[in-house]
Amino acid sequence: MAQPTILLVDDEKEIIDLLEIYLKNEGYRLLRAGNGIEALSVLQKEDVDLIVLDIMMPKMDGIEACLKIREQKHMPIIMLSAKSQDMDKILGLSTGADDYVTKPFNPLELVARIKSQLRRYTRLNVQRPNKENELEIDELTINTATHEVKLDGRDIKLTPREFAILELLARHRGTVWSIEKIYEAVWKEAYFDSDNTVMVHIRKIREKIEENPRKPKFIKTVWGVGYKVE
Amino acid sequence: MAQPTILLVDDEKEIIDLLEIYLKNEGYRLLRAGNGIEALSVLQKEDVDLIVLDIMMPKMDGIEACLKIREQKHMPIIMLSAKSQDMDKILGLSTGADDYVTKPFNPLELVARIKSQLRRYTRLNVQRPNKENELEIDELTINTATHEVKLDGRDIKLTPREFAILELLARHRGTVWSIEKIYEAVWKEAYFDSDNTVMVHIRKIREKIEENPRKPKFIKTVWGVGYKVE
DNA sequence: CCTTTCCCTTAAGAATGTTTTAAGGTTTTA
DNA sequence: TAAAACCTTAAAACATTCTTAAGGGAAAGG
Repeated sequence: MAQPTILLVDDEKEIIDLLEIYLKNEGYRLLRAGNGIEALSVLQKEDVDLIVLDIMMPKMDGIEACLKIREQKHMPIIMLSAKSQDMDKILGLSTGADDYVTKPFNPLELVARIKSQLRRYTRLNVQRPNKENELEIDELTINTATHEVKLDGRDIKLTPREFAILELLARHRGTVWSIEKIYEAVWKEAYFDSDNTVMVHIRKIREKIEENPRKPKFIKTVWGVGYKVE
Repeated sequence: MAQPTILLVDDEKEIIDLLEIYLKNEGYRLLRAGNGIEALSVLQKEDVDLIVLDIMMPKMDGIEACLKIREQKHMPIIMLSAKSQDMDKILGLSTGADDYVTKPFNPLELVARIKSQLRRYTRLNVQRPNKENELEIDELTINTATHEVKLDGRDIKLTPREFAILELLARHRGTVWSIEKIYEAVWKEAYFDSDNTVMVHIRKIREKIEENPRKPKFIKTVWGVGYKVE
């Protein structure tokens, strides 16, 4: 990441202008958007490394925008907000924001947070997605647009559910997903206990992508917690 | 923060000596450094709550030091300076100092500023209980999101109960937890005496994270009371 | 519209990992 | 030096995860 790209999303021009001064100074490339819809369209076209998102925006609310972004891409999101109550909401609803700063804020504090998030993400994502819609995990390539999965260049055929689970875990590399969370994210319905369908799917995926399903390299189980892709 | 720790950074010994008298009197724990490089090395080792930093120092300039500190850690910085022009610099764009005082200064004024900064920061920190979900204790890192524990970068595998106990103690650094309290917090049920299961778990954790479980560095035994992480 | 194929779910036993129990040992305190 | 508090160990009990196979259902193909 020679020159990381940061997308600033805020409807108040003054705030973006102020941040631009500080961030340009740090050598970042900057993109701007006035609302969530604009932000999403910028993300379609550009390769962005981190997003600073204001929670109070017209058209699409910041929280909603955050969720949409999280669905598509894996990158650090730092939220801005005037009210500290909003922050409870962010934390409570678990929107997927990685950090937040309350207004009025010290621009340098935000710069520090940005640096810290970028450090953290490069550490987690040693191999970052090179193309839009592609997730790479070592020699495994997941194309979210074409639903193709390749291992060492060879085609792997996954069923829709299998693909959805793998994509979910790959998008959020490093975080552990419980069986319940996986079920709800993929099936989009409430999970009832004592149902090992997720487990069976995990097993099927492992059969297809792991050399030795008993010693999985891609999908690891975290005992008593869930599964993750490192 | 029972006894906040303050790091004084100045190349003029007399000034530090003077400040020490006033600040000790207020019940602060004091650390000193003669320049920015020293200051950074102290920060590596010690848990510091606030820094008083002179802008005119040999080796590493105060402003530079301030930026470096900001990169690494998040704590209040109060700058000292002889020249009022320096202050324009500090305020203008810069360093992320939270407050400043020009020399010659009234020590009592500095004390007041320190108090005010500590108040402000503890308030901010309450709102942000676990930034990034990471707890750090020296070279031990506990990530509550990924359920990962790292010691010197190496992965440590803890079982769910072990993790819960360590997290509990690490979250409340310095406070002693009785076996009964630990049991109730982790198991979420009433504790019946004459049951050494918590003890066995503590032992297992120590086996995994301590160099010498008999001389534990992280989880200390407080005789007749319980356990704590310092 | 019927057949075939593929996908999803269920269930039960096996394998693996974790927690508790209990007995004996060690350290600290008085 | 005795009593109390804490530590250690290993095996039994318990839980979770894995694996397999079979049946039902949906989509694709004739």
